[in-house]
Amino acid sequence: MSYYTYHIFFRNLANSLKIRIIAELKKGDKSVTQLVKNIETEQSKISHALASLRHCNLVLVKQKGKERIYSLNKKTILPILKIIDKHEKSFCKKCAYLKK
Amino acid sequence: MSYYTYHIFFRNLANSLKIRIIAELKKGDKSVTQLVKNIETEQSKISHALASLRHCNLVLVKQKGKERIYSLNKKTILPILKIIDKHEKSFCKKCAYLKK
DNA sequence: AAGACATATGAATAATATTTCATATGAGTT
DNA sequence: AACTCATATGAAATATTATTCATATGTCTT
Repeated sequence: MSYYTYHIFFRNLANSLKIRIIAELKKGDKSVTQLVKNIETEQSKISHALASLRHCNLVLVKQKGKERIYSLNKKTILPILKIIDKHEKSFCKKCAYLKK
Repeated sequence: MSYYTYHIFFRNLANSLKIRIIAELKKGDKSVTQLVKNIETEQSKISHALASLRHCNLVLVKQKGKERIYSLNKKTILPILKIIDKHEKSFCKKCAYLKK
């Protein structure tokens, strides 16, 4: 992949709601309604966030009756989060990006 | 680190100029002037971009005469880029985020 | 096929990030 | 100390992204 497209990937994750969704899906597959309840956020926000995560194949979806069950593509995101954790411990004891 | 702060890290990288800078620094340490020449971008844009990369400790800087030599914190960023490459190959044969 | 529930989508608005440009700072040179 | 080169910074203007809200779509139930 060209260097000039990585930022599109990062852009998709540069959003606290999507990170919360990822955290929820890490625990287990969930329907949109379950995500709405657990995250206590408006349904359309969740749906918009899921749409972009889906477009990058960071989440997968399957229909189950009226519901859509979302699952996390763990192979990509979990290793990245681990590297960030490590980065934080090594380099960001009092890092600016943790302040907000 | 709490889930709610990862997005700050991603936000810092969700920018094509920063990705270009990372690509340049991957090849070797460079001064701001060298980055300006190679990337063919205005100096203040480069400096603003470097400032936020610095704040997250994704780049390091040392003074050398009048110049400031930037280097990449390779431990964090390179493994992440590799995972994204792998993701692309596995999941994004015709992925939307590569289109732009 | 009409109604109810679950989810997605579009478009206007609001929020946030980037660009631009003028200027400040700081180190070396004369 | 004045000048020059290298880089950083601030603030206004601009561009991009997220939120909101109304509504559309799709599946199941009756």
